[in-house]
Amino acid sequence: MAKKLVIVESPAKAKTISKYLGSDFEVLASVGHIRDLAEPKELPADKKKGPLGKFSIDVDNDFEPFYTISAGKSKTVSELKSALKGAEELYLATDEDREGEAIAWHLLEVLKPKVPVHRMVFNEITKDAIQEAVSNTRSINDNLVEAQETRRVVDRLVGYEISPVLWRKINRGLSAGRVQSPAMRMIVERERERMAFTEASYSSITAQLQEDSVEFEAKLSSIAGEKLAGSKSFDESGNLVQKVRVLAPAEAEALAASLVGASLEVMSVEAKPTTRKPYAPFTTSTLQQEASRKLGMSAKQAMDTAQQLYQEGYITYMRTDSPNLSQQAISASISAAKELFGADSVHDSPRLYGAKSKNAQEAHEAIRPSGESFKHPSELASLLHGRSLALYELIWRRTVASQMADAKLSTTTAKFSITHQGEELEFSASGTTVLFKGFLAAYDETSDTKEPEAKLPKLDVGQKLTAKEVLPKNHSTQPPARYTEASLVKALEEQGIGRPSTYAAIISTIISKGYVVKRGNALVPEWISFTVTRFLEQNFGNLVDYEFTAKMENDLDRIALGELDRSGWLKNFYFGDEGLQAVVNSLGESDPRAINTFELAEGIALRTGKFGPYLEVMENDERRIVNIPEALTPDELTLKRLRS
DNA sequence: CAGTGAGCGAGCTTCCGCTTGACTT
Repeated sequence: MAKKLVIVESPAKAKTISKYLGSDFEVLASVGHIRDLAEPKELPADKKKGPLGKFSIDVDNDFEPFYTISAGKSKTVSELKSALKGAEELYLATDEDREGEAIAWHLLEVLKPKVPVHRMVFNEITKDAIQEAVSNTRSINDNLVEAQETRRVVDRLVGYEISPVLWRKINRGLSAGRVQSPAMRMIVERERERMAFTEASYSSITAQLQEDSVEFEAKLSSIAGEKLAGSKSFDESGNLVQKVRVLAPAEAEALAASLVGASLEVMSVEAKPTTRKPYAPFTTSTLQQEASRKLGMSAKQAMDTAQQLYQEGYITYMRTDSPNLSQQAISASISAAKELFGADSVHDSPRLYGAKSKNAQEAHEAIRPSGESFKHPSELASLLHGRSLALYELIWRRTVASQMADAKLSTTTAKFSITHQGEELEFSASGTTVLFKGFLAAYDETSDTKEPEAKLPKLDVGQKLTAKEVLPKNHSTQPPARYTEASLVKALEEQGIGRPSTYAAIISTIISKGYVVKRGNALVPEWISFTVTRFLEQNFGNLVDYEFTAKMENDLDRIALGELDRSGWLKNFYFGDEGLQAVVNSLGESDPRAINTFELAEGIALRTGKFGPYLEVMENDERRIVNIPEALTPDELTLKRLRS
């Protein structure tokens, strides 16, 4: 009979840990949070009318929260309660981060244990680490719990204070939040840049050369000492930002034609050695990015597939912000690399990686194959298939590569010259060769890009080559690309907005609220998000500021250290002179027409009314209403406008 | 008398982060 009850967050983790602890211990899972702020509409009738009614937080009484057992969690809670009845000790082994500490505290509050309680923490799941953790327990860190509660309260205050403002001023059902609103704003800002972008055109000339049966291309780089324009020569308004020569299409065509059969002399050949380091092992964010780039998976698909691999015991936990590997994982990577790629493929000392995100909490390891020695993907070919196998292999490769040697490359640049029609023309060609593969043997970044890296033949200064073919090409500068799921997750992580468990959910939120649509891989803002973003920028600049979360995190850290007081901080945030409540109260009457109107161009305004978007066009002092299909997106409308 | 309309009150929408498994497509 088990005498000691251990509670962790994840059932899969419970199963593993149970093996390491023996029959004295019963290991159960809380399955995430068990309690949360009540929904105001579900408050008991007497509380609904009182100060709790708006937020389930008593803002006048030190922001005292009103918690309830989360929907669907009463069964888990009663199972935990009955397990506790037979136990002599309780170990709270939730994750060692802010949320985990809070879960432990909520468990205490709900279970009210009468036996000794220990807070047990570990950040890798190995027999040694677990046994060490069970004999080195501490007590709950109340400051850390307060920091979590502050985070939770801020999110409720922001979301439930500002969303109703949007209902009143713009349209029913809209939402705003600390995380979703900056995410939406990023997408809107990118679209604004695209709408304002003016393309510039320029032409280039490429000569096809051959030596030693190696064909390669050389590009015209300058004419009479003047450099030719490239994509970086123009700004977003299409203006030149460098002193360069811009070839017009006709000019390029004539010049190219006259160069066919010309003889180019090699002026210089320079080889530059470069090294490349392997990438850090996967975190949630980088896994989502690479699963998208290499396997074409959405953030949700990547997470669902990883979850399945985790639950079946193939990989470690998939929601993590730490790229750190345990000692055991480092050894496993090194031995896999040595066995498959040779002893010299391994870096001479273990490589350590630190989190790059400023708000990382690092409660878990990096995402890697589980176990003390990694199963090669081919061993799992009969057990896994399709997406699962592909994702496992990606994780396996990334992990093994992270302990391998730098790749050594050499980039050779050759310059050619010719005097043509009285002017000195310079061409240049470059090629890269891999001198030593190193980690590239396991994780080749370039293998999936379409064009293989160009190679150059051996060339000597003074040597002359004949241009067999000379081709002109017209180019135009491109507006900044729209965010994809993967690039948005990357940007959010860089700003410290959102957490590994929510990256995929943030995207679903702004899509399901109708703010953003996915077209192919691109995230495209709907008109309503222009309106909402502009409104938030004007009235709640603080909230949509990308720095907001980072600043909040800073203060939460100080609360966790006991340097700052929870209720004082919240009081200032909500009741301060420039606090949330003051801002909302000072909004006053605003012209709903103005808020809903987005000036597209002189005399053409877009309005996002309750019945969908439409255009108001002023023609000869007459107002004309033009309905537009809701599916239409900003850039399409711009094009359409130009056509009509 | 029947139809209209002003005025009022009630109910609905909403946040982020931690988990999995039960749903539907």
